[in-house]
Amino acid sequence: MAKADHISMSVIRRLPRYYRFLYDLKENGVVRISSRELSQRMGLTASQIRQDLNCFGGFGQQGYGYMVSQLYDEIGHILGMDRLSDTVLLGAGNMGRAIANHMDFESRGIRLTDIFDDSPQVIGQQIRGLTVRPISELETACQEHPPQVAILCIPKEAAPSIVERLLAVGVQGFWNFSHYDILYEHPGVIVENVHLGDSLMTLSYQLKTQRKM
Amino acid sequence: MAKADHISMSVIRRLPRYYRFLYDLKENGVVRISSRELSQRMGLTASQIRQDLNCFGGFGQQGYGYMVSQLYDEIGHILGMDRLSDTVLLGAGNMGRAIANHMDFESRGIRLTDIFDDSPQVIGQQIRGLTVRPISELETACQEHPPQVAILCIPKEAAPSIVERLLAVGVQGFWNFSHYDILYEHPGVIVENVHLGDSLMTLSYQLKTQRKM
DNA sequence: TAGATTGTTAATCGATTAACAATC
DNA sequence: TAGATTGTTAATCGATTAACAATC
Repeated sequence: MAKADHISMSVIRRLPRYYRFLYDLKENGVVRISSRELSQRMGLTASQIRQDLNCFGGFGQQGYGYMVSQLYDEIGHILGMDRLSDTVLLGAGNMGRAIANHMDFESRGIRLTDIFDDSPQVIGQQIRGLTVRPISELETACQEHPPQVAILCIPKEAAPSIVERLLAVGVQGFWNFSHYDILYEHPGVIVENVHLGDSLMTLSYQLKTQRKM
Repeated sequence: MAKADHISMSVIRRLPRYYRFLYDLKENGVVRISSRELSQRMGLTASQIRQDLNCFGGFGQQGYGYMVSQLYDEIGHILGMDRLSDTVLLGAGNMGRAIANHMDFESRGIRLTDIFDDSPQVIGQQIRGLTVRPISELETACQEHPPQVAILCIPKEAAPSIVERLLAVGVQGFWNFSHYDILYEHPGVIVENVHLGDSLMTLSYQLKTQRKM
């Protein structure tokens, strides 16, 4: 029943992974699991799992372990998966289209409501059942249907001004694939910078370093 | 001149971000920068920047700061950007195509040499100047031209067996977009798991938590 | 020289791991 | 009851920040 008032980012970033592993266990008909067995499957320590879960409450049973299905639901609830945030996608180039088509938004708390782009070749196209609209219509569209989240798949140069416009229409969260770092602290605005290029570069670094040993 | 024998992952993950900021400064004609000014632009402490850089060597000059262009080159060298790793892409669906078209591989130490897919509709298509080949040709293709890195944009179910086949042909690094967690420690094999879904879920969590305050 | 800013050591803070009493 | 495993506190480890002497 211990509930920390502030949960560290390290813990939060592990939650979706627990959620995935528990889903698989559930699918495979596993009813109960101990922190020790889960830790072995996930490559963590049992201690860390118990510590993490106890940030939110005592979901286990001493001497027995955790009910897979119940724990799965609890984590889903903690992550807010039982509620959808209306979301607009900015930029329908390669990356924007891939994200729109590839992501399972609804099971991750996101409802995609509109897609915007600048380029005449793309405007009017259908992506995942949505018609791509010109960015000039952003404000009117968002007045009808105010989004909580914006996904940015736009060029770096375009990002600062688009971010301003999105903040003006009340967007509270950004999932940012652009090469522009959103950092200024508009209080209460959440930013998740993805930076795939950075991820690839750390792989290159590790590869290079590995080879020397 | 201090050189740590082992660099922590926290430091490594910050390097590409330094690299990007330094590139921009260089582009804007900034010649010299102090750790203090850079820290303000990046939203870090000056102490952390000096600490990070000194893992690799003393690149600054006391009383003066750092030469932007020189520091940029040094970090590029540390990250191994002056050498390309031959790389194959597995899976040319939405995500695979987007990654292939969108990423600036060469400036991140990667040379894309082959693209493989299973689906007859996709095989034979041209993506970024490469013809998509059937996965059955993986072994023969890799014998001619052994890749160091594999990018996985394939379904979860397909991942385990493909990973085995790639390890067998000598792949040393995986950039993994599949929902399958590669964790087993084949010694010397580097894995960079991306998990975009996890990133989106942490955004949902933070949004939900934010709202309560 | 005086002023500025690094490189580096020391202090603090936070996250992970270990240990164990509580309890199913 | 005895055995197992949690919840939770304490110990350890690592990362960040602060401080300052070295030096350009």
